[in-house]
Amino acid sequence: MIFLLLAVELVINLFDLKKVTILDIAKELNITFSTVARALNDHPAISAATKQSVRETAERLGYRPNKVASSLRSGKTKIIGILVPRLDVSFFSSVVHGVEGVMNENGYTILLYQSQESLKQENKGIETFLRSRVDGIIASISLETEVAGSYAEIRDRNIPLAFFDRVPPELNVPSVTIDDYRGGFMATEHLIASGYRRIVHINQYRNINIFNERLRGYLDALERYGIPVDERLIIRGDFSLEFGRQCVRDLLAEGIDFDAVFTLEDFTAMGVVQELKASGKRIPEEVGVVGFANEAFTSLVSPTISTVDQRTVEMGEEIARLFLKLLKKGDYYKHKPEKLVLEPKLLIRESSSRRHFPPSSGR
Amino acid sequence: MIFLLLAVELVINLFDLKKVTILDIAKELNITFSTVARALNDHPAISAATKQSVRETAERLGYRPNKVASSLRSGKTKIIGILVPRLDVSFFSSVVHGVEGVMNENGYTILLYQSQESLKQENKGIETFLRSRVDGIIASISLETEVAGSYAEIRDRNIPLAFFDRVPPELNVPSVTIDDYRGGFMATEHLIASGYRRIVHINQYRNINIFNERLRGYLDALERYGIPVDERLIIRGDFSLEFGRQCVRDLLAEGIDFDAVFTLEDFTAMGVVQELKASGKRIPEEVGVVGFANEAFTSLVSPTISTVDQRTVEMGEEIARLFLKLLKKGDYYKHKPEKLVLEPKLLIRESSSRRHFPPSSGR
DNA sequence: CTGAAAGCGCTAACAG
DNA sequence: CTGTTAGCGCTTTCAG
Repeated sequence: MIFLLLAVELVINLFDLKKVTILDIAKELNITFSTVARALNDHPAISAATKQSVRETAERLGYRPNKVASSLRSGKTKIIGILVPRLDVSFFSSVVHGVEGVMNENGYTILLYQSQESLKQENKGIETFLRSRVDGIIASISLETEVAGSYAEIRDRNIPLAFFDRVPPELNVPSVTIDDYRGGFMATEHLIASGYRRIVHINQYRNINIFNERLRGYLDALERYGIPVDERLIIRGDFSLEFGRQCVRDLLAEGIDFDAVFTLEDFTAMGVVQELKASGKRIPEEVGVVGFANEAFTSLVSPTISTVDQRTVEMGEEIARLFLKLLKKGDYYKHKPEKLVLEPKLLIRESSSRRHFPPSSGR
Repeated sequence: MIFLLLAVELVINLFDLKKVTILDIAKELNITFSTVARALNDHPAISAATKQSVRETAERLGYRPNKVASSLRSGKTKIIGILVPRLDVSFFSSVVHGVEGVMNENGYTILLYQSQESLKQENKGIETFLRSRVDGIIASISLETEVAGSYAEIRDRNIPLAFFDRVPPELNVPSVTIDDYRGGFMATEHLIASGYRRIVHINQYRNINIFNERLRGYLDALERYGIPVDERLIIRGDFSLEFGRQCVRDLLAEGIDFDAVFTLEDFTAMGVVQELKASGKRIPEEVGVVGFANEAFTSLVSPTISTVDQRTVEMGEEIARLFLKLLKKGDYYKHKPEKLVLEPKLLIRESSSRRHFPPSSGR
């Protein structure tokens, strides 16, 4: 008989495993479910004994608090939406890695969405986040996003919003970026200091703020050291390894004189290096190269490629921390938005390590 | 007067923007909220006219369906939990990229959790997913997970669960993996075919199935071609670039004869290449090298490194598709679990491209 | 074709 | 210290 009862209970348990609620715990202990709720939430006005027994039976019955229900009631989901262009780009996956780590320590979970660099997908992502009632949104805009349409609505709904790296221009919201201007300046200054004078800059054709800033840094560094700007040395295209190769081929074919190349990002720099090597140019003796992003391969290829590190994981951690501060305040849009700008790190490697010319000495 | 009314309405709208419900739409149209609900869900028994007007006022009022409420009621969240060791490893971020893409197309959103290779974090992630009432879980286990404890509970609760790449040994659940045995075999066979005979294999010390399989492939290839196994050529450690260098230093210091190295993964192979170059060994003439994973840098360094491609994005897409099939069935654990095994791709590059010795010709 | 009503599992105000 | 009660916003029967 006792065996039969046990067996029945076991079956019931297995069957109902996924629907154990605080009411079930309450019934077991002959108390009301609100007491159970309070005990589980460690409410101060509950006796230690009650808390203990509640926790035990919760454990025994395999109770899992239903976040959906508590979210509906409390209006807080403890979920943060993260919208990135794409996760198979190491820059973004590193940042998300950093964000998730910090958010997770603070009890938040990450809802992930990729815009695939498309404006339409981006808006779909925001719509999804809004419907999911996320407690906040962290985003980096797609290349297509020139005007931040859907983001305005997030602010109107008073949902915390912050950006990293790619920030929409007109929107006045918190953000974490690196100082792309400084990055461009440092890279160019370093090339000048190493004695290079005819410095090519490969940028891209879209009107993206961070990319324009790198260009501006390049231009200002030239000006600062009295080097004339030659428009033929400023090339715009769509960044890729192949485009880097193409640029070098074109420069050589057109007989344009140059002794260094500073590229928008590392894959382009890699293409430049490959094509220079193929053309018998010595790096860094004849041509210096500096990339941008500190992709893993830049320290492994030969010559190792000088580049500008964007401090990706830190960026993720900082945006998460900034965000947690935001969440504590009630009115996110009443305060002046905090804009954190990280200093990039210039990594000087073989591709630009020529003998030193002090910048002040001029030509 | 009319101006005042408009102003008041505007203020109210802005203020209530985030709390527009189906009830508000219903009031506007003098119908009941259940009609509104049906209209929004495109229920067949609602007139086209009603649907039209409901949709228009929904749009006008800035209505956003509350997924939290519908999830609570329907018991479905349309959210899939993804648990990966860490997102700053390109393998995992690529897979997640693939998964998100397919899931997103099918109306699911991704809740992301990183175990950071820790068993404790892994269990926290599962707990979070359970509490969030995700509709399913896709995971790749941490290196610490030798026994799949928490995963069993997921199955007991009849929540769809599937693994990719790192699959817990005892659990009989659906999975997508690549054929690591084949990968190990192909890499070794290729080295043998290229005339290498004293082939070192660098593996690692933990008892991880996929890594053991690569070793098994290595051993079987040797046996198949009648090459004796030399235990001194099988090295175990913790994989890293530095460990690869260390292994080569040790081999050379101990005067162990070898002419090729097949490593568990690419960073170790990179270390091997670096140290071989530093020791003046010619690659591939004196020593051949093959890695595993097809990291971006392997095709960019010199010599380019032969490796085994794991088809990461495909793996993500396949696991997502397999999962969608699972979700359609009611009883996920009644059927025999589908285990998809992808064929790895051997990529022969410079580091192992020596003159060809037909495998059958022997030594 | 539309309305009425119940309830998903929890939080929190109010009452003892 | 514990119980009562009223929803959160939606889905889904059951009636018309």
